[in-house]
Amino acid sequence: MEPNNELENESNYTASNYRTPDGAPSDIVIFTITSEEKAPGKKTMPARELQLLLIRRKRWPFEGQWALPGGFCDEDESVYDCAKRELLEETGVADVHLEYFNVYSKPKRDPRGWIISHAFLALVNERYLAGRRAQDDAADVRLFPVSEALAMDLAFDHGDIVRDALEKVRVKMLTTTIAKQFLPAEFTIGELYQVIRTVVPDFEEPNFIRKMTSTQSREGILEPARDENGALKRSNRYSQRAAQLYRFTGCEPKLSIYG
Amino acid sequence: MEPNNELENESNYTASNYRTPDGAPSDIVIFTITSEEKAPGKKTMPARELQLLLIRRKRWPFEGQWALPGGFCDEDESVYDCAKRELLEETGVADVHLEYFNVYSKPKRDPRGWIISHAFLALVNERYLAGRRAQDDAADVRLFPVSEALAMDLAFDHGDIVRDALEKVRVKMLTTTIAKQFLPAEFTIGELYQVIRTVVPDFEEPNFIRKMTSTQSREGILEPARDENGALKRSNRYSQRAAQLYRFTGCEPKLSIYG
DNA sequence: CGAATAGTGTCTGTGAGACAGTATTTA
DNA sequence: TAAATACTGTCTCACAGACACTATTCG
Repeated sequence: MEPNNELENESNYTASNYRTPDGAPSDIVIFTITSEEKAPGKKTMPARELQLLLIRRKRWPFEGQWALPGGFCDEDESVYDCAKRELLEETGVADVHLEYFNVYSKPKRDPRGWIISHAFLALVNERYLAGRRAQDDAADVRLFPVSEALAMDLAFDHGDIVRDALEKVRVKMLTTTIAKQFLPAEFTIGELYQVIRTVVPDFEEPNFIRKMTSTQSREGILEPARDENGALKRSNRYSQRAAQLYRFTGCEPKLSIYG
Repeated sequence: MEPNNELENESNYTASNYRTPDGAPSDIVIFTITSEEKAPGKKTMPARELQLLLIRRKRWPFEGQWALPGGFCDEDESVYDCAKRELLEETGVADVHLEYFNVYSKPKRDPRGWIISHAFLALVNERYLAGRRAQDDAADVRLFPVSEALAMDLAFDHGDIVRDALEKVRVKMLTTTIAKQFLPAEFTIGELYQVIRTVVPDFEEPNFIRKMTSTQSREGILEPARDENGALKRSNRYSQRAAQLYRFTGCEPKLSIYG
């Protein structure tokens, strides 16, 4: 358990003679779903796309290459707090879904030395990134469609991190209610379906409405939205015929392969 | 992204003036299921219990207290390789299920300094720990029932780590086929049920046999064991009436809350 | 009217769940 | 023969899946 015998007791604990890490950054894969009106002015469902935020490095190593936002951890903060701080600094947003998912510690992964990186994924509703988008292509901070990001040659092992993050968010999209991160508090079944499909293109459920609305089959994940008088709330922001609005109930189902 | 401006380019990269971590250990929560014959000589199902392995610390800090096995990572290995190495050193076993699950980085969690710990969980079949058990209570390495371990005052934040690991292994027990780590290659439905219940006491399925054997309902997670001639294999090691043996097929089901 | 989205009617099959009953071997 | 484990028969109900059909509003 001990790195050396110098650490045998408190009195002779000075500094380790052993090699210690040169840094422990938190890196963040920030996902968002952009939506764009296909036919402006017409009531039609928007085109949605899963995007992630990258920054262009200003310094050695990998100067000029795109990388994940992130930064080094301080002694007086946890890696989670570090990620939260960096997220605020990079994107100006707080109070978004932020979740640790893996550590990257392969030797020589960083030419600056022995650096162990902690990877987080953040799910940010596009409305929080509104200001950011204006800068667009010219800037050193920019959103990329995931398909595009996967094909890029990113700094460090950030390509691996992005792939792992994508895999993770796809699994969680189907097994938890994180879809809510990309939706308003009240939404239609059609919107929910579109969001799921944006993240997990393989997810195909004809009759999705039927399944989500049939009695207690979905174990009460969703509930119809109602106004103060208890009347059902409907919306026609994306459709001709008004659609029932739903909200997540807050209960997370427990999944099992055995029953 | 940079900790300081000293790192601006390769030529003037020497050593950081900034504080860097004092160590990055891997700690391992080693679970096993012990089984003990209730009535020796009688053909009856054994009593099973979920246990985990702890070591008693020989040095400051937390001298004399029980802690998770683990050790400091070297620069030329990943945290996973470090965990694997420590697992071999502590228990003498290799080729067991070993899985990273979380990082612990709360400031001041370790009185020796700024130490970020990477926690793994290992699932070890009790037959691999056979030698270890002989030493038993007197030794500095010993198995504890999880209920007992949870009530102990462990070194560092290892109590938190154990709780998180238990939560994790319970979820995975129901959503993946890791039950196979605690079972022989061929087993009866009764054994499988017992193993699941040992890890997740809340799991109650009267009619478990029915569910697991009814047509393709379990999507082919299990298949009946057959000998060279294709005849079904049965066992009566734990029962009077011989029971059908099964094996995991290797296919992991994909779960979804949406359909 | 046609396009676009939202839903419903209806049928078929199959699994979940309950629970009592039967089967096989051992002490 | 009683105990212990391993199944099986049978019934009911609900949902999954398919797919065509209706509903509502916009341009």
